[in-house]
Amino acid sequence: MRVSREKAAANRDRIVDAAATLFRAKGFGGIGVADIMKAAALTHGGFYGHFASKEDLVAQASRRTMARAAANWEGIAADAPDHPYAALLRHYLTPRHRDDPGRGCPFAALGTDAARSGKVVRTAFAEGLEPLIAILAEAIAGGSKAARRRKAVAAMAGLVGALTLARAVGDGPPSDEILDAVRRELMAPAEH
Amino acid sequence: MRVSREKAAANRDRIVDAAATLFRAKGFGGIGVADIMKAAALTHGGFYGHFASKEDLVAQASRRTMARAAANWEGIAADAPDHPYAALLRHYLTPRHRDDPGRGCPFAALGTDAARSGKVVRTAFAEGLEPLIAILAEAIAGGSKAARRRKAVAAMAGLVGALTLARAVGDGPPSDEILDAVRRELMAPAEH
DNA sequence: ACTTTTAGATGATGCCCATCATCTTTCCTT
DNA sequence: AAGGAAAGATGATGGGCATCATCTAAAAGT
Repeated sequence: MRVSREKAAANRDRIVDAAATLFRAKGFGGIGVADIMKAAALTHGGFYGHFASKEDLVAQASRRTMARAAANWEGIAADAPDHPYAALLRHYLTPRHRDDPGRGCPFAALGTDAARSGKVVRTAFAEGLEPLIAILAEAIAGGSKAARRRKAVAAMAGLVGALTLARAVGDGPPSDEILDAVRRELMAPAEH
Repeated sequence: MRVSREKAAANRDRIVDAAATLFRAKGFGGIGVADIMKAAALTHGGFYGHFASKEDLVAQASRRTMARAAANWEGIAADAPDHPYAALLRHYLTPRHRDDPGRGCPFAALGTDAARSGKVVRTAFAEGLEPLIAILAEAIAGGSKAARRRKAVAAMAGLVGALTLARAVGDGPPSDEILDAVRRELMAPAEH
């Protein structure tokens, strides 16, 4: 059956949204086109009317996830104007974030998958990383612009690595220790 | 055809070695049993005489990779007795390491895959992480034991995150910047 | 209103994969 | 020396997957 232009666009949107969640939860290879379509309340047949290939969807979903993450970070920083850096770290390094990859940071959930993907996907990740680093650099107090950027890059790596390690070892005390340790260490220089 | 006990054990060893490399290069789901067996110069049929399942091999290969990494780190630290921490960082954060995941750190290559795996695999990763952190903590100069451990955990996260990000964005200048920034920032506290 | 277009459904197709049954050949034990 | 045991090869099996061809019915355009 056919559907209005707006409805079709909304359907495409739902597909990308479902994919954005499911990819983060299960990996690019861990979820199939049919399941993504089912999550968007459609059947698998219409997929190739919307996307050229699965990789196309992967790239689009990655871009959207990254844009959402940046918007989210902006909001968190704006909500804590006097300590945006600490607010970002606290928000990122939580058991809640660790235990819900489907709604979390795309780099922590899909970083290694992206590394094994084609250039389109890696470009999406590269372009999505830049704003996050910029937000972090903005949130960091003191120092030259270059120093703040360097600190932002290192903080980003620390955040992604912390979540990756915490998830790899599962939940429980050893996993919580990682989140705490990285938060405290990333904060430490700010206290000097 | 049958083969001597020693030869069979050697074959099993080669399977685990091949798997350790191929898994890191392509992910747990990115390589099949048949290809692993072929890389070990065998046919796929004998696989289930050696392993209960693919996940069983995943766990064994993960354990071996982790043990090798720890041994490697010990060696690097021992070779630079007066600056073991710097030596470890320098060794880890290289384009060479970034561009050859099959021979590199299992956490950077398989961290997110491990997070999506069963408990056996996550336990292997949890137990493999501990020695690496201990080596880092040992290599860090100054501070209380607790502070050194905390710094070690944060450094480990920074290393894994740096490689994850660097690989996700591909090679080239932006990727190199990540490696440099994290190295400099992780070294910085040592200069105080 | 009638025709054309097109979104989505149904249902192949062909490939890859994990797992297993069976067979062969050689080792190990007695 | 002989028979049992076991390692590895060969070759299914069954499921999942991406992709596509075809069909349908409703929306857009005239």
